[in-house]
Amino acid sequence: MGPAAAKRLPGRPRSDAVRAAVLEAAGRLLEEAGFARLTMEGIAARAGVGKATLYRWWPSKGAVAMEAFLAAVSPRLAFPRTDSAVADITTQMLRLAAAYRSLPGRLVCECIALGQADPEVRQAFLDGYMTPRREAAKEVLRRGVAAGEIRADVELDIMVDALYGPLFHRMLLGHLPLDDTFVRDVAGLVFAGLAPGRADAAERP
Amino acid sequence: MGPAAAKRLPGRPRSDAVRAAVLEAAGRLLEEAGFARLTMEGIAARAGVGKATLYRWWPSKGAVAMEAFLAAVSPRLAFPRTDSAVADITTQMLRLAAAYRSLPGRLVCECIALGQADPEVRQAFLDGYMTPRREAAKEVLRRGVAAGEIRADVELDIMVDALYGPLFHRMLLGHLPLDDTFVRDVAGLVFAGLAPGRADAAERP
Amino acid sequence: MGPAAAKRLPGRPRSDAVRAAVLEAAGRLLEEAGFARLTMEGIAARAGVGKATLYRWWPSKGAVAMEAFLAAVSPRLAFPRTDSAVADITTQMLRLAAAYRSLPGRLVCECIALGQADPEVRQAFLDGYMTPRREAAKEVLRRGVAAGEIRADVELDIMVDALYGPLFHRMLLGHLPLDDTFVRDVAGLVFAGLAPGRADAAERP
Amino acid sequence: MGPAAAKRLPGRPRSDAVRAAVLEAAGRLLEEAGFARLTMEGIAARAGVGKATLYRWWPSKGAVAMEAFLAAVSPRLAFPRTDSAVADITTQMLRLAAAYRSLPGRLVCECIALGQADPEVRQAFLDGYMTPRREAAKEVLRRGVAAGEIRADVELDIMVDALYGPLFHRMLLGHLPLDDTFVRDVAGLVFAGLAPGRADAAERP
DNA sequence: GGCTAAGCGAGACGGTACGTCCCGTCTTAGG
DNA sequence: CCTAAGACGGGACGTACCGTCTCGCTTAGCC
Repeated sequence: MGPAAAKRLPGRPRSDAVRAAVLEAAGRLLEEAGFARLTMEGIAARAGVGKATLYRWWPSKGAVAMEAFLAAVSPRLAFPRTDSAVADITTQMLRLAAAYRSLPGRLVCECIALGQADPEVRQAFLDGYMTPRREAAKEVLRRGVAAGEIRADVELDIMVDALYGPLFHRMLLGHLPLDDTFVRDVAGLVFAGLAPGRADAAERP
Repeated sequence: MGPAAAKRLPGRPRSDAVRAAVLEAAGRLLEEAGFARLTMEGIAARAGVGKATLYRWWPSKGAVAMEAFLAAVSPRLAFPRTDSAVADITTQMLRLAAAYRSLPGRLVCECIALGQADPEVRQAFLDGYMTPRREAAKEVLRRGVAAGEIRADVELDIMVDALYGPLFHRMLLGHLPLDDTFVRDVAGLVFAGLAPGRADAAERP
Repeated sequence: MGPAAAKRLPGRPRSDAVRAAVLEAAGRLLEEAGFARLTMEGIAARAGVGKATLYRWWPSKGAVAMEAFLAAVSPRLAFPRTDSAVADITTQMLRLAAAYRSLPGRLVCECIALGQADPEVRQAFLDGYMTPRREAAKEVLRRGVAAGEIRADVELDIMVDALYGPLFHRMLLGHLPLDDTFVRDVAGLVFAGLAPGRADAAERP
Repeated sequence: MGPAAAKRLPGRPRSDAVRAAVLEAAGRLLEEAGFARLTMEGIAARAGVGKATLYRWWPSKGAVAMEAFLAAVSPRLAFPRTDSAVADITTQMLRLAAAYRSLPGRLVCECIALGQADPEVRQAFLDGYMTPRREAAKEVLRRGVAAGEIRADVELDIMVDALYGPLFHRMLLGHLPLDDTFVRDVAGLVFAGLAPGRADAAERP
């Protein structure tokens, strides 16, 4: 069997138009009312689709919402690229904070909230949203390490969490504003800790 | 007005037994099934209380859940106190991570998730849980600043977010384990950045 | 304790207005569209009632329909009363046939059809509709027996089935019209068989 | 045009195996669960047939059920034949009652119930089941009339309804048992009314 | 001690959304 | 053109909770 084995199942094939209509409808409703007011019936009605069709392809409204979210946001992944990885990350963090200050931030927050109750939704969010963005950031950081801007003895995942964790924290808790000063201070602080020649202080405080 | 102003309303006074029974019931149900499966009817039934009584004193199930959560966790606020503020914070972060690895962590996550949909719940969580803990941490950090362990030119709130944000991030996303190594590395990294004499590098990377 | 013991159950008492509204709505819908197009949702909507309330008090739409039918038709039970029981029964059979030629007949047919699938509905129809009418007919027949018009050696229930069975048969099957000639012929035939002094011929033909 | 005109339509011819499988499946399901739980999807699945095929050849599930019923019961039409038409009819009524006391009776009842909501089903039942059996009974009664056993001035259809109507009545209503005593009493009663020389009493009671 | 007023349990009520089942139609590929 | 498979829009099902509303009964302070 070649690469096209098991090509055709019997019966009418799944309609892509339906998939698109559902994600489109769910996306709009999510923007309009948030996840709490999202209903499977509402999605079905807006998409002009039977409820059974919804449940045929998505196990829960969380799954629809997550897929709609991912379909809406996936293409954007731009990092700037200058000589300084530190500057590139900082710039991107500022852009991210700017974006998260309005609707996309609310959606990301709701996705994370959603994942607390449903492990599959959480995984889908990680795979479809967080992981690619983390990988992109790690790539930049790797450049910084190679260029000697950043210490080589800290795991990249820890750098990413240290840099971005505080942003998500403020966004999710809302205890203090997610403004540029905050972003710059966090970046400054962490990159100071990541500067080469500080390993002694860093490892055993 | 004296201290006893508006003291006695006519009619039967509110029963504290009811309040206690409700919070107890809600707490247990929260532990057993999580917020998603918590219902007002379930709380009422478990507490042996009329639904109307619930709605008389709490506006929503989020409010009951938050109050039950706060009643269950509030008393614990211990920080160690040694000569080193850096060590004290690090030790407390390790304890926190240990606690958050099981049920309390799940509850905190659900509270944060809950707050995404309901500003009042978010505020109650901040006031009743996060703010006191942040203040305690800031007090320790202030000691460190006074002792010259920690730079004086970074806002305490930013330190707190930089230290604890990554922990919450891992807990909420679950992309990587919240283990002691991670906690130590984050603390080391941030405290390295907070070490005095690095202001130049930190502020403008 | 007197006969009114266990008088008050706790909780809000059942609303009779609801019961009345439901039966009224079900009755109208039954007239308009027949049982096949009757739906619980339709009844609830028309009655301005929640579906849960419907299911709280009636186990199925058959039960609602039957109760609505009985509420609508129950009060009518008139038999004429002359010197001749045979004439009285015949007159009543003619009236019944006349009534059954239009809507009430269709409703009775649907009730009987309904009972084929649901024993409780069948029993409710028997108790609420058929049995009282059969008893009334048997009372008249008893008068006829006492007056010597009718043989005493045949069970009253058999007389009733012999007289009315053919009417229901034509109504349910619709193979031939339920007209006055038919009714008169059946009555004539059966009452001829019921005339005293024919016991020999009747019992062993 | 010869006898083979319009013989071959283009395309694949209708499969008789499909028809048989459908009626077989519908018959079994009808026996197992009754008409109320019969579904087109169930028939299709059990018969290994596409739903579209079902709808191509039968307009409704009532139609399938009726055809399945007729296919299952049609061949039996035996009346005994002795010198006495009255005895023959009575014997056959006893056999019929015996048969109707179990599954065939339930099926006939469901067919009649089914016909209340669907005129085409009713007509199919009359044409395929009732009318042939009535004609057979009328033939026997005609013999009785010719032999002088039975009055000649009563329509045969009325005799049939008077004899069989009460049986169906008891079967459909279930108010009293359909036992041999009942059958014999009804037959005796009606045949007494049908005995020659009683025209006076019968026609004007 | 009786009165007034609220708290309280119970649970009925009008609703909304759930997730399932089946309807009758359609779109595939294959015979 | 028939067929099996099965996706599709639609609609009703029966259930679970929502938040509100009556009930009868406490449980208090005040006259």
